[in-house]
Amino acid sequence: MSTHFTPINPSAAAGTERADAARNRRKVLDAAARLFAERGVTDVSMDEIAKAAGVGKGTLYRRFGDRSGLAMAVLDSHDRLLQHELLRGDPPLGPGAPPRERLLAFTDAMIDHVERLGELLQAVGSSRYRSSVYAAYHLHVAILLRQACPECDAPVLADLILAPLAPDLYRHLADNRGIPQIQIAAAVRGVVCGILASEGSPTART
Amino acid sequence: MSTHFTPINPSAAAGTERADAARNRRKVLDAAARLFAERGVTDVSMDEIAKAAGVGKGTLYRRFGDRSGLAMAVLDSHDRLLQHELLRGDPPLGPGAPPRERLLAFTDAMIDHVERLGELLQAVGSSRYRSSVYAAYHLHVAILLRQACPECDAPVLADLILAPLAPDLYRHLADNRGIPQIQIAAAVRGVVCGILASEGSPTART
DNA sequence: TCGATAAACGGACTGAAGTCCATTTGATAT
DNA sequence: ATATCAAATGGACTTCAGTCCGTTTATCGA
Repeated sequence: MSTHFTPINPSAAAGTERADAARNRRKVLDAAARLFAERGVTDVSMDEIAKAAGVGKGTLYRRFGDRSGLAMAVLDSHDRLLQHELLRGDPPLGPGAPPRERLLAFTDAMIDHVERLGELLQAVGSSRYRSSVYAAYHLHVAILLRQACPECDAPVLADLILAPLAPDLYRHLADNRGIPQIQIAAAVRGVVCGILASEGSPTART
Repeated sequence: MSTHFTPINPSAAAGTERADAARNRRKVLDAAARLFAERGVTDVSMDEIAKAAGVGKGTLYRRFGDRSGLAMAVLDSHDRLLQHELLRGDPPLGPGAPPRERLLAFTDAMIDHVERLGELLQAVGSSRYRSSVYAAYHLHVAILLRQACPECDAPVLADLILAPLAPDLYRHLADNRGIPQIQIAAAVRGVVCGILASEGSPTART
């Protein structure tokens, strides 16, 4: 019943991280990124990553919680980049363009993101929904939706817009059904337009 | 290089299944359904199921391939029921109603389905997309879409309509965000209406 | 510089998923 | 009825994710 340490992620969040801890974090992230790139995410075991990083397995788990957490951490830099584009980049992705254009630019960008990083995103799995990264994308979409149609249920619609970009579905469409990225992007744009067009107008409220 | 047996599912598909095999299939399915119901899907191990069914682990895996396959098999009867409603049930779910009404009835029914069976569906995971069950739902939606808007990209839009009904997302909305089923259903209806309203009309073709 | 102490470390350990294969058994042909 | 053999069986075995805990070390106050 004592003052326990922060269990999962004591890390960079608070800025205070012991020097050795920070060093090991980097070693693990670098090793993981390299191995994932070399041999595919699914074919690398946690032991291998620990070994390659020159670190014990306990360290790896203390730092990242589980496999999903490690995958998220490896994705982090990519997500930051995209977030930066959304908040400070040029229109239509960044601020300045009308919300509708920004939403369409966002889905396109997100599809690119999934196309490039799908394997890693799949490794994250459903804990993604509880991540702050997902929350950030969700917030972005919800704000744009509210601007574009003040009447609509923005918080829930935001999730529904993000849903088609789920890595599992995307990989299925791309890999198993052979549908090209452009066609998927076009369909998603169609859905977004549909939502914007119908919400607030005299459509069915069965 | 000899004539190998059907690896995963030699089963009921071809109708020819040895008597003992059929008996064991039932024993396993019954035991699994019971244990899942009693203690929650995620808290039951494959060994326990095999033990409870009075069957070796090898048998269980030969029959169902993996955990995901077993979950699908347990879901099978529920899916058959829903499929039956779609094909032969009363309107608006079954034939007879206009496609738009049928689509809306379908998403409502599907949300019910996920609400009741979400835990099992989550155990199926992403192999669901490769299942014949998913293919059937997909076909149903695609056909209705084509009827409702001949111009639209029905095959892809069908996946996008099914996406918000992904069990992981639904459970997140319901459990973590506390959004009631009715609100989710309403939002999904909104999306479907949007798609039907915008496709074929002079909307953006960026 | 030197303890004191909370945090970090690493690797042995546990438990569950999925594979393998020597043995048994149900179906079919004679 | 019985021989034959593909199919089915079961449990030991392997692999991997994740936990536990005794040991080491960075930090900080004196």
